[in-house]
Amino acid sequence: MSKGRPTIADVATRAGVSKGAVSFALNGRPGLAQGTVDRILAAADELGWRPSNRARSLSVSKAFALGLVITRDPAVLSSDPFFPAFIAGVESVLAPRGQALVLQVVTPGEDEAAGYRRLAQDGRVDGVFLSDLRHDDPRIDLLVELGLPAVTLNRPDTASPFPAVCLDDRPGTIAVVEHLLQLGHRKIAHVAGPQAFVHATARLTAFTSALAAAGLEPVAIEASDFTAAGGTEATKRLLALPEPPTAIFYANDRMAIAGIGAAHQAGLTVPDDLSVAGFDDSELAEFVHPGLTTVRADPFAFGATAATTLIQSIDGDGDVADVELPPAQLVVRNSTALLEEQ
Amino acid sequence: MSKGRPTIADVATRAGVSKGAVSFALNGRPGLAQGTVDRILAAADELGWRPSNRARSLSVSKAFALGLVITRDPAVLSSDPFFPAFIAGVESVLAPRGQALVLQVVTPGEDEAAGYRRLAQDGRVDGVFLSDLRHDDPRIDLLVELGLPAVTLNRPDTASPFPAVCLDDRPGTIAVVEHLLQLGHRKIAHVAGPQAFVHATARLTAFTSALAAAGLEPVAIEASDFTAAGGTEATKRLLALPEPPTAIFYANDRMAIAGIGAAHQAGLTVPDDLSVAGFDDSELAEFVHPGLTTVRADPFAFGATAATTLIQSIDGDGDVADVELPPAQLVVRNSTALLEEQ
DNA sequence: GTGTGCGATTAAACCGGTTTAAACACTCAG
DNA sequence: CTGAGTGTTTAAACCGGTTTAATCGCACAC
Repeated sequence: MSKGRPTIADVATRAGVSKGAVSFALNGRPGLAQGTVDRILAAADELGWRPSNRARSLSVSKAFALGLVITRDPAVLSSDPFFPAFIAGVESVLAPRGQALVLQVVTPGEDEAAGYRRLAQDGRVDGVFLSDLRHDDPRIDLLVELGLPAVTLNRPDTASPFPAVCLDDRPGTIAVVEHLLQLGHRKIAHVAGPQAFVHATARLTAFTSALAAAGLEPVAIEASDFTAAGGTEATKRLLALPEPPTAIFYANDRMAIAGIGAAHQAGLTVPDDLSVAGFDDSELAEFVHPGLTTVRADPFAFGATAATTLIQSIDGDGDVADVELPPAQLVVRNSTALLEEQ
Repeated sequence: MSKGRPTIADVATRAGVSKGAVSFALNGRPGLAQGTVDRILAAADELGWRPSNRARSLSVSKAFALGLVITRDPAVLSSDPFFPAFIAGVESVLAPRGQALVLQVVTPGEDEAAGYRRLAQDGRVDGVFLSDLRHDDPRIDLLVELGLPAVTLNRPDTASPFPAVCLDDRPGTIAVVEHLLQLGHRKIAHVAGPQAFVHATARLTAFTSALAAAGLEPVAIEASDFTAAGGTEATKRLLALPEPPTAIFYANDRMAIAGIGAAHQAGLTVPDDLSVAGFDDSELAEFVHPGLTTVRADPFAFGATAATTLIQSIDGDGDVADVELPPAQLVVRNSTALLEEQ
């Protein structure tokens, strides 16, 4: 009778061999006669047997799963274009390998370390993605202490035992600045993300150095937080300046789109009175009015690459090399225009 | 010496009892003397012992995890405001209970059923969330066949063995229509989502019946796909109509925001020439220009409720009752205005 | 004819918990 | 003094795989 799922023992009796032989055949271990292997595989097939992940997990001490801890306010997370695509990219690598992705969302106020601790102590995952990397990120030491393999998204500033998968934000940022300069803008401001994040500072420093290369200084730098509300506030402050910018480069699209709204609210027209550029090329960038000039990264590829790198670093013995992804590309739309002489 | 993590055997020898006793003490089983329980718990504490999830999973045949399969194109998923907040809500329930969330992203073209099959056959999860519920959703039969508990997000039209957690879209939709009517609009169109989804048809039918209650008919219904690109296209078609609408209700914010862009592109001003309303109250809705009138749901609460319901249905013996969430609320902003007489 | 070597196979231990049935200690009634 | 009854505790089986050490069969050399 069908007494639940078939086990390895069922396959063994059916094929007339021992449990161990079935295990060998399944895992392609040498030492079995080809005929026996075929017979076992056939028996397994007929029974529709698939090895139990739980049993395998216990005996080989692996979870066959990777973990992602997202430290983000739910409301803010909702409109983050990065993670969903990143996760899809991770999945594209994990699914064919029979691995799973375990997610953990932590609200910024809570104990972020607890998230990683739980993942590690429960043995839920074999490794984790370290996203939203910060300067002197305390999570690196934490993971070392927990003995949990990891891959960092972007390169930490201190030496790290983990491989890094990097997407250089500088070329895209520089392209934006050069684009604005070509349009005649000289008074350019930047609305930055929280400087604790390495990608936020990367964009900021690339911005200032690109301006410096043209012998210019930023008219203003507004510290913000990557949210639409933050973008609105920062924009208001910039427009209230005695000498307001003629162009603003935002560290992400959300702030940029909110910035366009704030500019309109202030009676300005984009791009006639103010040029605006963002970063991410999120879905809406193309469809808002005016179409947003921005920088297109590839979070899907980011996720896929990070997953393969992490798996290598878990399975492989030797050290895994860092990976550099192709840089993000400038996408010019209608939110940036020639500076009109006044 | 520290030979890896302590096991239940270590705790047992330390407390001077058997493995079984430790297990009893941990799980609060009756039959142990109080003193013994205290001694065991103390020993466990000193050793910093936490029971291995893997071992527990194997012996009790539970995964202590729930699954979510998202069938969505990565590019589209990126700007979906629902899932991130929903997931955060799920986590808020799972984390304190020591449960985990296993995610699976399936590209629409791929075999969606395979996603659920893998989750079930690998024994990764104890139950799944059935999101983006469709009419005559084939996944219900699939899950029955797989013997995997589930909770449906929204109520299926055919009888289902699974509890449903529902968020009624009709009150919010009706509120939008009444709001537009009060503003004097009579020529109102709807840009709908794919009618395979129950929430898409719910919004559409509520829209038409609310109009019918006022003795009106929709000036047009445009079938679309919840994407910004789709919203743009639908809007263009509506504005090209011989008798174009004076107000458009979109089935989600993304299409609405794209619709505002398309209207501007066509030389119209929102809300002067065209009123626009969306659905979701995504983060950007408040900050685009003009601020988007929309309907605010609470995906975080949705996730939290769905998780508790699913856990109940897994643990509990009896049937679990369906849950009805408080309906979404109309949020009036500046994208809707009094119809100007021409 | 015996020993050696090798490929194929298996029995049994192991991973770290849970659970069942049996054993144990102790009290109290007959 | 015996036996039943009660409250504690434990030994051992079990979950379903992997892995190691031992065994088996057989050809071959000496």
